[in-house]
Amino acid sequence: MTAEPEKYPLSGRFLLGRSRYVMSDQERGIFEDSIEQVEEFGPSKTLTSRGEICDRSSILIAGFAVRTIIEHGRRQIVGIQVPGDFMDLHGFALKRLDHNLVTLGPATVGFVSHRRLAEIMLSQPRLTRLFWFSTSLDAAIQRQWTLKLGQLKADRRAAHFLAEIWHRLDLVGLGHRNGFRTPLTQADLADMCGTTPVHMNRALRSLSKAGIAQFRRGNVTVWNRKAFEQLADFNPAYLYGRGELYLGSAMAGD
Amino acid sequence: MTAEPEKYPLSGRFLLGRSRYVMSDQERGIFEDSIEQVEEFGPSKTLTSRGEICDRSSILIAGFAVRTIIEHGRRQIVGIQVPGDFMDLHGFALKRLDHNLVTLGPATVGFVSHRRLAEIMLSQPRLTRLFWFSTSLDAAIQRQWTLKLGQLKADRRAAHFLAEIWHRLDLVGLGHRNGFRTPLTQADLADMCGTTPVHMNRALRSLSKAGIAQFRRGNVTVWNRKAFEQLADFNPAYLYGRGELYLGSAMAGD
DNA sequence: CGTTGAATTGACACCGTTCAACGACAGTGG
DNA sequence: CCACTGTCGTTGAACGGTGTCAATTCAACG
Repeated sequence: MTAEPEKYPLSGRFLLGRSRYVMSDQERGIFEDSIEQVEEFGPSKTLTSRGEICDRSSILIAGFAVRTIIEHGRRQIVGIQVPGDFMDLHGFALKRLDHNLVTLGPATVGFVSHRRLAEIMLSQPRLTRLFWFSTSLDAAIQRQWTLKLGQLKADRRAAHFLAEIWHRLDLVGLGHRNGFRTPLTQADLADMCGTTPVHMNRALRSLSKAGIAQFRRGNVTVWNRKAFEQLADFNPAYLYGRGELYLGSAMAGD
Repeated sequence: MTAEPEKYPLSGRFLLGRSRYVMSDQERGIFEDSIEQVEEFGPSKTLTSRGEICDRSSILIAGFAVRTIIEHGRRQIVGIQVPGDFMDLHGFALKRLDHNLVTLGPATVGFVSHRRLAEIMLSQPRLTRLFWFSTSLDAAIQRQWTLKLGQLKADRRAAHFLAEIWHRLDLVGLGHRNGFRTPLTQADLADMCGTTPVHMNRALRSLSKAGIAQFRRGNVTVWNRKAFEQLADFNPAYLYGRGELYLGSAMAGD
């Protein structure tokens, strides 16, 4: 395991495991220094609200957060963030976000002002490109969510989202062998999968009855990872770690 | 209507209607000159395949294209492109795409090499930011697809996607009063909505029986736009034209 | 006028929603 | 230590949305 998180406690997990774009020490140093403020939040703290003007972006240092959109009283989770995610970097370009950003459990968050990002854009083209890559990666994940919501039934959707979270934790050095722990509830999972808590409960039950995985108050235990990922139709390529879409560690300049 | 498309026949519709970032004449000129090659394609021409290394990005000048992902023989349409869309700009960062890019009907496409884009990144920070905005906008659209797939039933999903396409055509100056024309089939719509052609047929039938809109071989006629967009749960804010999320035409620098 | 792809229809099984109620568990304060 | 409390999870039954298979009609075009 790489030592980035120890050397750079705030930014060390950013793009970790995404070998496409390895960050130089100098770049990590610049990024680390750009994090002007760090705060700890409790559960369900809204970091950014839909429509609010934002003049800084936030990186998740520890914990989990979700992107939510609420319409007609119904909440949809359109994204989940794990440590190392530069969560609302796209706010730098969009200025107002179309969704909310909410902590799930307790979370530590670092902030970078858009003024600072604008400076980086002028002086650090390679770092800029890394940032751009990061938002493109988020978009690739979003496409995958679209795909899975379109194609899978509720039980396999749930398996997919859980498999993704697990893999993303792996990438940033936070994975465990037999599963992982999140502050997710079954109701949260339902809001990710676009189904109801009742049905999500039955879906999870079918996973455990099949001897594949168990979900208990946020504790995910996977008994058979292969069967689990197969059922989930999970292929990690879209996360752009090492794999099919991997290209090598050089900056593929052109 | 703005005259951009006449002055800049290749790039003139790029970000048109997105007043957040108005492009200067100089910037449009640079972009227009960067389009080194223009080609016309017939229907169902694959422009880029999943996993293929790409060293150029393509802008849609005329016609329609879709992003597709095929898994286990089933096709999901994860995005649709209208004229003016810089379709695989994210390929500049990702280098290999996780999806295919396919023309729908006949289409005219312009190509910009990644070498050229890398030069622009070094010399044109503002234009770079416009490009970044463009990919962030794609991501916002993708989030909306996630949302609607999660929350709506098939008939309303279809209405939403059609409402979106109509509005995007409006933004780039290609809208009509009572509807629009696309090369979409009911089967394509089904692949967007994550349902079957049979069910999509019934969903569209229910729209026309309700006196709201009609879909006939790609010809969309909307009898009651207000009822249509209400049924679709369509709020164009996420397209970042003028509206709730709009901020003004100045480059919000920081 | 026959061919082809697209759209349409019916019957039936299954997935998912809804409503309503109950059970399990962790944290709190007496 | 126990009772209380609220959140989370679990269950059943009725109903409506969606998938599937198979057959048919329709529109466009050479």
